[in-house]
Order: sequence, then structure tokens, then C-alpha cells
Amino acid sequence: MLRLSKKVEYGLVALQHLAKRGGVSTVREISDENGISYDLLAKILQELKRNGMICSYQGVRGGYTLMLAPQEISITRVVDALETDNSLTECTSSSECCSREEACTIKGPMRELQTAMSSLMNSVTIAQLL
Amino acid sequence: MLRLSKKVEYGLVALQHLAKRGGVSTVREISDENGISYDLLAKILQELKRNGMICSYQGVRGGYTLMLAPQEISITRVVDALETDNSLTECTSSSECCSREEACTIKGPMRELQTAMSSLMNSVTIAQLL
DNA sequence: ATATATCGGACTGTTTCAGTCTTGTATGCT
DNA sequence: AGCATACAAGACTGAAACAGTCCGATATAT
Repeated sequence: MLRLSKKVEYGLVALQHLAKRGGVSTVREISDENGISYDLLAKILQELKRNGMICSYQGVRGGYTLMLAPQEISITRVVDALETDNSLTECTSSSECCSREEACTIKGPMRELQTAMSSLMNSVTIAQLL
Repeated sequence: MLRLSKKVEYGLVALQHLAKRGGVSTVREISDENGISYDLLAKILQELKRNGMICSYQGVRGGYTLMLAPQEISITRVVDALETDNSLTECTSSSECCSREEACTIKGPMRELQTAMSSLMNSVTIAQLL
């Protein structure tokens, strides 16, 4: 379907939320205000943290804050952090072997298209979501 | 995973094949030469036909030919013909109602990104695959 | 201490995807 | 006329991905 996963969608919403507020927000706050499942969002924020986009504070009065400026967080980065693989076709993937390898006649042009799309998503950042 | 379906991948390969050969090709020919399941490819070609990209001849010595010039067939068109929905997020879809409608805070920018990606895929045609 | 929050993994139901199978229809060739 | 070829069309299946839930553990401010 060529669609971003809900994880990415919710991740973007959460990052936008953090950027707008500026300070520390809890998962509960973000999930309530944006109508997102608490448990699901919690996992997403953990992944974003591992990626270095946000940092966390445990315990009472804890939560998450941005670690980067909004304009430093591109959609590409969010996608890479939250989706296992990100390649238009099997033959443009770095992690997979093309099952039709020898026979794959569209690899070259697909790679170019992939690159163009990546740089497009690289040019859009959380700052544009504000 | 933000990946084109196998249907689109095979569709592109098949259209490239038809463009290269110029004349009539059977499903069997295309599937054999490109290592694609016959049955699956057959369905794909039927869909491409319904979309007006190719035309078919039944019976002995039948098969498929292009109905359009390769440069007239964009990747967008192939995707639209073969994938049920094509929108980055639920909120940029024309056919769906956004389940988080009122709360959706990223709709605008996502629509822009969607447009940019569409026009990118619109600028690449079968002619570029030759 | 305790309430608040993140951390982390297991688990489940649903949907999508890729591929197969079967039956029917059209048509060129002998 | 009969047959082999090739498209037409839809039902069906197994596997994978997705979205979401649940539970127990850890850290920390008050």
C-alpha cells in the first residue's frame, strides 16, 4: 500500500508534540491528547530514545524531551528508527538478497528512484510539522 | 515497510519487457524470462489491461502489447492500477476517514509530502527502465 | 513507603500479501 | 469441426506484517 506504518505516524505526532511543548511530556499526556494507544506509543518512544532523538527521565515527574532541534529530525530518520526495512523494492534493499537477482532488470532505475525519495523525506523535518 | 508490492514490481518488469520487445508477448514468455509466477503475473497483466496501459489478444498466438508509449506510463500510474490505496498516511487518503480525525495534527504537512512523492513517481516512466 | 513513569518482552487478533488452483472463454491452426 | 493455445476471473490458502494489549520490572521524586 506504500504507506507509512502507524508507528511512524504516531512517532511523528509525538515528536511534534514534544517540539511544540518544549519541556518534558509523559507518554500518558501525549497519548491522551492525540488519541493514541498508550502502550503502543510507549514502545515507540522507547525506540526513538534508543535512536538518540529524545531522552527520558524515569520516576515521578519523569517523561521525555527532545534531544535534537526539530529541524535536525528528518522524516527519514524517524522512518529508519521505527521501520525494520525501508526500501522500495527487494532489489534496492541493502539487507536483503534479491530473490530474482540475476533476472532483476529494474534494479538500477529503482535505486535512483529510491535515492530521490529518500532525499525528499530527508528534506522534511519535525520543524515543518509545527 | 514503505515498500512497493510485488505486484507493482512485477508489473514494472512486465511493462519494461513489453516495451523492449515491441510486439506481442505472452504471459508465459514474460514469466519465464523474468522468474515470476505465471498465475500471479497473469492477474497483474489483466489489471494493467483494464487500466488501458496494455491490450490483449486471446487465443493461439495471442498475448499482450503496450497501448501507450513507454514515456507515457509513469510509475504512479502503475502503482495506482495495482495497489488498492496509495497514501502515506490514513489522513492523506481520499478514500478513508481518518480515525483520529479531529486530533490529527500532521495532516497538512503530510499532504504536501504526499504530493511531492507522487510527482516524483510521476516523473519516472517505463522509458527510464529501458 | 508509595505513587508515578519509563523499560522491555511476550502475546494476540486482524489484515495484507504472495502465490496457487480451478473453471471458463476466445481464437488461430490443421 | 476439433484441438491446442492463451487470456479472463474469481476463490482459496499459508505466511508475514501490523496494530494493539498485557504483564512484570526498574527507577525516582515526594
